[in-house]
Amino acid sequence: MNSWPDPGSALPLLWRTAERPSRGSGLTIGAIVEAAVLIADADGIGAVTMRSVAERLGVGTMSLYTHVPGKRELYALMLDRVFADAAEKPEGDWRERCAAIARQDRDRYLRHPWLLELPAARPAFGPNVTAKYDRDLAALDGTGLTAAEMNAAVMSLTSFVYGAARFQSQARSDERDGRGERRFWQDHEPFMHLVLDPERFPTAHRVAEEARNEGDADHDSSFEFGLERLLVGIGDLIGRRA
Amino acid sequence: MNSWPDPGSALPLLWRTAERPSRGSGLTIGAIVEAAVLIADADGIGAVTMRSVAERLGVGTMSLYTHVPGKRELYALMLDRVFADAAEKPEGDWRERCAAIARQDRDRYLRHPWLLELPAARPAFGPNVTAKYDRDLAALDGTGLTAAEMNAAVMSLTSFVYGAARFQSQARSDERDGRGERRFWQDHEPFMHLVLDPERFPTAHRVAEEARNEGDADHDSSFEFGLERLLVGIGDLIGRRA
DNA sequence: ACGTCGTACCGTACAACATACGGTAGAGGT
DNA sequence: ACCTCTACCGTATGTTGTACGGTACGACGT
Repeated sequence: MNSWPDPGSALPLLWRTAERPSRGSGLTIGAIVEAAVLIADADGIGAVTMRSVAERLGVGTMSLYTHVPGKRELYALMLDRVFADAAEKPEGDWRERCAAIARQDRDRYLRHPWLLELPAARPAFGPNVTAKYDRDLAALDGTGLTAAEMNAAVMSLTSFVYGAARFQSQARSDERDGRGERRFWQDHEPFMHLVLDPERFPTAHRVAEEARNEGDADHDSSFEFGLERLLVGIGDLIGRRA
Repeated sequence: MNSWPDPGSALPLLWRTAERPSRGSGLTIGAIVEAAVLIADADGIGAVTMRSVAERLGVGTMSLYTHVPGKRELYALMLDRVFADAAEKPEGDWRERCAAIARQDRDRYLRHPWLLELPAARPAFGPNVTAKYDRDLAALDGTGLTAAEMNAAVMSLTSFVYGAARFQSQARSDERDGRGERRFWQDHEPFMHLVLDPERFPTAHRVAEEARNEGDADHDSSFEFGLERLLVGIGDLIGRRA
């Protein structure tokens, strides 16, 4: 259940080349996808069931299947839909462009955390996904990198952003559900003599002590730290090409 | 359903401070976790059901609940179990240590792809998870970074590795299921005039052309590319501290 | 205006899931 | 020999995606 549908079944829907007409109910692909996205934003991807989507549209469950072959195709449509915000190209030099894209991607993941539950790689090239891919590559255009290097650099940034967003998003939803940092350490209390054993785990013990005094870095600054390091590393390669 | 159990319910199991005795069936926490891991390795996390685990152990489904409060706790136990390979510390300078850890983490994700479906952040500090955290920090010890910087650097590497592994793992399982690269582009064929439209998506069009001639970079070299860039970036910071 | 047909829409049914609940039988203590 | 505790399990419930077989409505030919 955790893979994309065949592009063959998703692409005609993504590009709307096989849209079925609506009769009296106003049911269209667009309406179904919109309802699904709203539900997912509000209550998570787990709340997106064929029943819940149909109910929100005031329609029988099985009616959805007239317009969408199944749930996987609905997921593919939802993904392409929320990438609509990646239309216009960012300004500045390659570094600013990459940073802007990374931050926008991170923000999109935080706005639609269910994106992180979907398969990560190779979604079908719908209109908005294609536009985003084009924009990502354009950010590195004119740097003297080869096509393969551009692809690898985009992939590296994408991987980092994906991972970082996943950690931050989970922390955020944990916090919302009362399973936050405080609760986490409270529950650990009876086991801290095992976890912070200075014999067994000396570095963790010491760093935990020091971090307690320094104050913890939050996810935002941790993201900026990693993004900065990665861009410095890519800049090093670009500099060596010139 | 997609969150960790309360650490309060997982920790006694993780540290085996509340193990129930087995009667005639040989049922223990360890046996249950081992069976679950084997099923997940073979057929994915989706195949790990209370029924399938019980069946593999020759035991009634509900008997598992004597030893494990629920499925979430089982997930937490599975995670800690496969981190047992992170015991010994890697050799070399900080750079080699970090690279070795990153590669080992990536390999673990590829060996146990279901790890990527579990929540990413803040698993309960079981014995092996704690050991891994200690080892990660130790890799950056003696570099002159502050505790907060060490944490951020570990987090950055972890995020990148997690994301990269997620992409690579999905590509691998897609390939295994006959949904590989070849099939992907075959299915796209009827839509390539839309996807590679040089008017709408000029950079994607050009890079796709060039990459066709250069040959595609695989996931392994893409991983090494990103790891190298990230380590160069971290090295830049360390150099500035000295 | 009327008959006919394609299909948008939907009610019911089924298999798979986690797990609540209430037993049962067998091991260990006295 | 008897009692008690609990490891083990059968059954039942609510939820999921979706297969299957209708039904009734919009459009079109005459």
